[in-house]
Amino acid sequence: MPASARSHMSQQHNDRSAIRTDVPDLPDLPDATVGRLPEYLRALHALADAGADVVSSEELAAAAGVNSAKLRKDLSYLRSNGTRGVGYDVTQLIEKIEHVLGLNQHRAVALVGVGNLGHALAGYAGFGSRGFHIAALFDADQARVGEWINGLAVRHTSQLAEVVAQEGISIAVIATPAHAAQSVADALVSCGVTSILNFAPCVLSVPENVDVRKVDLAIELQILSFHEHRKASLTALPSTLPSVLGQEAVGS
Amino acid sequence: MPASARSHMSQQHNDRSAIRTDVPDLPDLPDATVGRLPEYLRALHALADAGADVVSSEELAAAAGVNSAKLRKDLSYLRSNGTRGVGYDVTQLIEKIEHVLGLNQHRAVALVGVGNLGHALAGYAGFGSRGFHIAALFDADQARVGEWINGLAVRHTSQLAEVVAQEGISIAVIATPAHAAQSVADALVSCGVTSILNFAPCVLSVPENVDVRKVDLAIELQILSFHEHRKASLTALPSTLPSVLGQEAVGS
DNA sequence: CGCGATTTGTGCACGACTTCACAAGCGCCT
DNA sequence: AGGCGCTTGTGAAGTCGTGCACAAATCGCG
Repeated sequence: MPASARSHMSQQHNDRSAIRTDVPDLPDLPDATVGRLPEYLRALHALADAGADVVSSEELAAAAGVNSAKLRKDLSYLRSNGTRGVGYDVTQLIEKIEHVLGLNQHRAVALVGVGNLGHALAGYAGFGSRGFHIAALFDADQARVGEWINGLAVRHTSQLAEVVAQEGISIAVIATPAHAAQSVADALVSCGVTSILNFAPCVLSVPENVDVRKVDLAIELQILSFHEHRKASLTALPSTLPSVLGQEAVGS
Repeated sequence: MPASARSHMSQQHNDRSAIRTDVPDLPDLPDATVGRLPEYLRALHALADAGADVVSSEELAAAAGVNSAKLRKDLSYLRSNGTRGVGYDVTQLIEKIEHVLGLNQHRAVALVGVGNLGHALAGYAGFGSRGFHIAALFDADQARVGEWINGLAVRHTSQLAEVVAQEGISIAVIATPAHAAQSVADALVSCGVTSILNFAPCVLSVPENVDVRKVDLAIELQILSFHEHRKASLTALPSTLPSVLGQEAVGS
């Protein structure tokens, strides 16, 4: 849902003047599709670990929690090479998706703000296995600088430019308090960072060539709260209460 | 994006047979709107703290990072009472949104999985100020049981049913490893929990009356990686590089 | 008291995404 | 070789969401 994402797609409709990628010419994926590819990828890895060689769109869709038609359409954007009557080759599909997402190279990520949340993120093992590694930690608080987390030293934010350049970092995670987030973002942008994952509960202003995605825990809870509220209202006078009927997968 | 959310809306088109809420009859908000209300709320609180009494849709939209027409349309669903020529009354609007989201009552939340991430979430102060408080912590690991975090003791998951009933919990957060998430979800559901925020990288199967929202850090990064990949391809032969032109707010 | 400036609320058209339904293709079995 | 069952890939219809553009409403001021 990043509004920023739209800008890229809109400005090159169909002119294939700028094709000289190793990628066979990515055919302008819809935003919604890009948002689901990682989910497919995760499901595929799980299937591969379980020893599957091929999957049908039906199976994979179930594993990823989506409609199978949607899945097929999504994959068709990648010049998908499933074979009719059989399904998709798991390892081949994994490679294709990883390629499209640019996950071949392990991308270096900077993490700014080593508070409660930042600390946890720094220690999160899941990154490495999914195409990323945290290459540097920063904090504005001198008291935290020098601390070692998971084999990485916390540096002061004043060293940001230097380290980002040195490590070739283009993606950063902001896990600072809200009031510090904008200035951190500005600093990151001026260092050449072009993608930001923001955990601070605030809106960031960035140049249009920079992508921002936001994760706000309180917002997620508030959305759930709404549905909870709604459900509470409806159960006030239930005609037939369908307490525990069907187990049914719901998507992300 | 929660596929589960759709089910509620679809089954009551326009029959207002079941209106007896304290809410003047919530007029079936679109999903997309519900997803933005919390953002508006946060922006409004910020404005209120800054001493604003009224806001125009333009101002508030900017603060929330959205289009002003969209904002107005969203608010119109809430029987919005802005005054033309003036704007919206800040405190009044805050109360209305909080009411619609069901945030009047501080909702009790259970947190399952006190590992790296769970620990951070338990210590996150932002919840309390946003309408929630964590009422109980659980972990399956006996070694962690008994630990005190932020004034709350970690309990063993076997006590889940008991505590959830006692505290009147209907929302839970899953911060366990992926392999444990489904069984935790099952346990939560059978305790009566009807909303789950899932941080584990996996798809959960739940009955259709249960809402699940998912947050996956690796997925967010992979989406950014895609855009990064894309940008790298485009900058290969740039006509004019618009490095730092306009600062421009981008949305959630 | 009326006028102009301002801002909300919304009809409408457009675009994006989803879903259905089915033709096209592939492999297996006889 | 041919037919049959299965699964992909995709046209087309339907649904949802967005954003423009403007009428309606309110305030302040002369």
